[in-house]
Amino acid sequence: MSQVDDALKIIQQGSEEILLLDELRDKLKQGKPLRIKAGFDPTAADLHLGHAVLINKLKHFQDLGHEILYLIGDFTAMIGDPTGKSATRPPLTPEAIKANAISFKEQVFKILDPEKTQVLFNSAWMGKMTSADLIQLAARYNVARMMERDDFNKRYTSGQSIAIHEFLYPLLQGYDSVEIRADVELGGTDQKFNLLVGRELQKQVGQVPQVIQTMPLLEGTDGIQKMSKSLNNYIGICEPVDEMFGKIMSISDDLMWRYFELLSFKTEAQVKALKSEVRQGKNPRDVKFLLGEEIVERFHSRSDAVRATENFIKRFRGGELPDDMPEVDVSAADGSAMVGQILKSAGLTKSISESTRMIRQGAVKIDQQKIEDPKLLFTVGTTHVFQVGKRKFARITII
RNA sequence: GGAGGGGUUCCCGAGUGGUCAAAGGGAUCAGACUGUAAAUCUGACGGCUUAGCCUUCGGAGGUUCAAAUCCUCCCCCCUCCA
Repeated sequence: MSQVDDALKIIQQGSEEILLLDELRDKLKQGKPLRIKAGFDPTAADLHLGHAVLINKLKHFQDLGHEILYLIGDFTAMIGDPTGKSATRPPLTPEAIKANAISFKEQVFKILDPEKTQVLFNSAWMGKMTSADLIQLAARYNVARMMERDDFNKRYTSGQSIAIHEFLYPLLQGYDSVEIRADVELGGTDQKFNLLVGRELQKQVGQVPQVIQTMPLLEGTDGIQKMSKSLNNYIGICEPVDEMFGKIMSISDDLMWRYFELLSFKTEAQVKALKSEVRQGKNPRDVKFLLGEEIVERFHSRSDAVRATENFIKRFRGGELPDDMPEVDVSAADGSAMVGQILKSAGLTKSISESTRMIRQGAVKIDQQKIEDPKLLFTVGTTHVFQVGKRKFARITII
């Protein structure tokens, strides 16, 4: 009895909503390992900290002895993007999906125990579905129910288009639950509707409906919108050490607490203690160091975390150049090359025009010296450290 | 099938023949200030061999000295009617 309550406590930690809690309690009481489902669409190659929130929760379940069903929506991804607001994305090739799926798998095992995790691909059963099957599935739900979904509703009332296949998405996702007989499905709060469809479909075929658990959405580095690759406000879990640490350091102080809450394995009491230290005058930056170190350690290593902190302090407090910067060769056609071209070729700027702009704005340094002349020439055989803004560096040799 | 509205630079959105590389806002980037934080202020924000030139306003043609703006056809989206 108390064992169940203890488990529930861990499960509820940081979670937004569990429907229905009583059902979950009943399932736990049976003492069998539960089948915990979480799905991910391999539309991008990398997982980020937003995914990590969910995966951390899976980890909790795993540690409690439950069975993790890590579902990769390779079939769904093949159809294309259902959330139609952004321009139609070129449909992913099966090869790209496969590659993404593989890297997902590797990345998720930075948190989960590979021995105890089942990785499933929904193409395994979706691929076999006939059009007749699909129609039958579609017949099990109706438009009015679909329109209850907030984003559909908003789009409809504001006169934006909704493609028919977008209605299919919740159904397919729900059907996954039927197929794998999920006891619990985890998702972000924005997934609530889809998760509920799963319950509905399971009931219709006589399964005990899954409990659904939603996790809060992690805000991206901008502090406002949810972390996502397309908004370019994400911190990837496979990013290089310094990059990852730097991005964490650049989030606002307010957001830092949110990250502690959703990403850190520190206890509530520990976080509370940190908060009160800050209130008493401790520099929030130093607390952010702890956050950065914890996260870098989780996805890289302890020594990387320490090194990242040291680098950071050296570079930004001491104004030193970073230890490891890209070494780039830029070829000059006729014995010498102009700065603008060099910066572009080295990838520090997107175009020569941008180089020129950056120079005019005083953002370009060569060997730590600010330059002002966009026409500065560099001859073949010379090597200098080029810097654009605060973050972009390269040691460039003209060849 | 019919009627009407609409597609503008990353996003939203102004612009109805020249003064438009296109107002304004957002995002982004840079500079100042800092703790490479946030907030704030300033600036930039298509490309280039940069006092100039070239390519952009759903697509293809056309009218004109001159088109994002006018005409024709096509594609796509929305609303109402059937």
